[in-house]
Amino acid sequence: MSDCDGNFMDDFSALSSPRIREALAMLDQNENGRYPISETFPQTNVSPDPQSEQRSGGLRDRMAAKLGFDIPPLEIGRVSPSANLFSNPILVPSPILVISPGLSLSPFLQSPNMLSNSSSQIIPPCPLPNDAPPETVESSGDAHAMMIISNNNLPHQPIEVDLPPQGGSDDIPTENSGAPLVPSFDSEVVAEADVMNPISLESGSKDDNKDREYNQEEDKVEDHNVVVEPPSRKRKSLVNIKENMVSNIIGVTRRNKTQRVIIQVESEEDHPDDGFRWRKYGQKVVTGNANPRSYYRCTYTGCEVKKLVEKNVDNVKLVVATYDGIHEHVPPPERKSKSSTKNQSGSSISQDPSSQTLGLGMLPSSVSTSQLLPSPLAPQMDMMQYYMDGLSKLPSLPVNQNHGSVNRDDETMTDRVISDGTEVYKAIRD
DNA sequence: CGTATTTGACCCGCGC
DNA sequence: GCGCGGGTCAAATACG
Repeated sequence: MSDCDGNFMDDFSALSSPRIREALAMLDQNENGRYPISETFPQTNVSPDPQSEQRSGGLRDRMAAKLGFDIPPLEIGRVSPSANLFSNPILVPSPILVISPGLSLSPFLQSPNMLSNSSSQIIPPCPLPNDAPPETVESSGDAHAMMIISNNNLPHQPIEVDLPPQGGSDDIPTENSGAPLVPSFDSEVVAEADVMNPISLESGSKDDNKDREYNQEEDKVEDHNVVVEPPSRKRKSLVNIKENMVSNIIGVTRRNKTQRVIIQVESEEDHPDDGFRWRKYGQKVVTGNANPRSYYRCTYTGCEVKKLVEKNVDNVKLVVATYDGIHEHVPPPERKSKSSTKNQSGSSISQDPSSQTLGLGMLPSSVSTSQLLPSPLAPQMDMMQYYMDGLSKLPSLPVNQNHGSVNRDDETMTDRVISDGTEVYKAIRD
């Protein structure tokens, strides 16, 4: 990629649709040269704001007129429960991004480009100070997922979105390249449960207290979009995710230089499809959850991404999937195999957008998402790309693009804050 | 027959 | 140092 060599627009033009580019251009105009998304809208509280909605509506209309298609209203109604997340002192209000049904989440999982790569573009090639607070990206939605992206223990690192690339670190950092990687990514595993459900924190616990202290301290230096990752060394079970919490969560954390994405999806299936092929290599019942946790490994050659899937202890319809690592490849094409015929049983392959799947990476790179999704969702899909593009300020979109480029830059990820749709709308509006 | 799943055993890190 | 629990391995089994 060319994140750091200044070829943003090259990638952009190659990977983005005109509409998306146009929308991004609008964002650019809005940003006043700085952080159009995250910086412009530090307020991440997702509680419905009538005025905001009204303004957003107007904006939506304008955007619709501008882009030439109807922009569906953001679905934030069900996000409200997640407000608990942000009311918890441990967490700072974070943006919520609604991912509507049918929207592909593969950008987050597949890629380097959507997450890690985005970071590579916004992170100065030089090592960042380790005193930046973790950042969190969260999205929640009526449909499927809420996302949390955080830097474990990383102090706030001002993401210079518009910072001119330096050193051409866009190159995939490899051991040979010696490209500077984001430091301190060997931070401990984040306590996902803490991130995802602060309510579940058990007060009185020594660890929790420590975590809370840590978080509070970190909160002092960050004003938004931050979830302070407690320095927990041991991964905590997700079983504490309560039903009254956000129903859909994606968390992205870092674990020893790998990215961890946590998704909670409402699904009847034990193993919601995400477009990638997985091979189950283990299953275990973990404490606190009668539902066994399944361990999957990406079957793609060379891909070491792992996936843990378990059902919410309180609501079996909620499936929590933890992706450990980032796919360095595009989702495999649909197979005419048994896997593809086992959709109803929760197999790893499902290309049916209407099925209860995450729809992760299911979209052929050469096909517009609009073509694959039910029409009502098509605009949302485009908007998803739009959001993601605007949010990450990425010139490239790994998903639905046929470049098939591989970005192995897991370590350059910044876990950049991604604003929720509301914030994006605000950004657009402004 | 090839591939995927199951499942008990084992390893290892963490907390006490 | 020990026990617990999470994660992984690998042989057996199932399936198409």
